Amino acid sequence: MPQEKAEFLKGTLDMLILKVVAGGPIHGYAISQRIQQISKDFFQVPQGSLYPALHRLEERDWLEAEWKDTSTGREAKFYKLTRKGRAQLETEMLNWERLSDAVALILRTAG
Amino acid sequence: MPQEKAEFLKGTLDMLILKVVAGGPIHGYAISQRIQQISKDFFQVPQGSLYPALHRLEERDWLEAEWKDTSTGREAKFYKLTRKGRAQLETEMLNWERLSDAVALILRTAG
DNA sequence: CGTAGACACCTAGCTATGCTACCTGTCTAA
DNA sequence: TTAGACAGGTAGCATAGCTAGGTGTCTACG
Repeated sequence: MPQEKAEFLKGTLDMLILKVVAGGPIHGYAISQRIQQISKDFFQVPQGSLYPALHRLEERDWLEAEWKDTSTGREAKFYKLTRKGRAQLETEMLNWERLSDAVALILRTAG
Repeated sequence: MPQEKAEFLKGTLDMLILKVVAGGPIHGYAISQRIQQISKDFFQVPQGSLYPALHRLEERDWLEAEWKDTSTGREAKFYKLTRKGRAQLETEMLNWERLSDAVALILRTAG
């Protein structure tokens, strides 16, 4: 049996997270819910993808974290975009546009 | 110095190859040229990505290979789609459509 | 009361992918 | 005769995303 893999988020996760965080400070768990909700359940970010992603984004100085209380009084790590992060988001969105255009071109033209 | 990576083809390579091969028997080197050409130079499939991809597609029985002469008389390995390969292409195209729709939704809605 | 399930965080370890950097050999054109 | 296109290939690396596990709190329900 070769391989039962999901692999939904093909290199788009970082961009999606950055985009959601661009909406204002938000904690990790809520980010994944928001991605799932907006995408109408297409994306279901597993926690094993989410948290490592958040950590690498933080390490690259694209996100900043701070522990704060949620509305329900519990503690959670709230992320916000850094200036570098905002620039990175711009770049990634542009790249994504170009990539999907190029793919669309091939899917329409080739074959 | 972190890392100077290119990473243009984010999980799309298999689909692009299948799509190009769907146009009729074609050899590896020509596949990469065709992808580059149709995408207006956006994609430049390195050989170190191309050949391993072809081999795994063949191993999954999505492609079939046969050595034949090119128009210039040289030998080359011509690939064509198997029935499974054609089905796989359908699936991947559908998935891609859904993926890019979901991403577009988030890029428009979030933030 | 106690327990299931949501909330919120995390890590280890695996696999697959795409990349750089190499290698072989032929043919054509400068 | 030599550079560069053509045509095939491999080794080894980094990374991303996944599964599967873990911690602990709070709420709701039987």
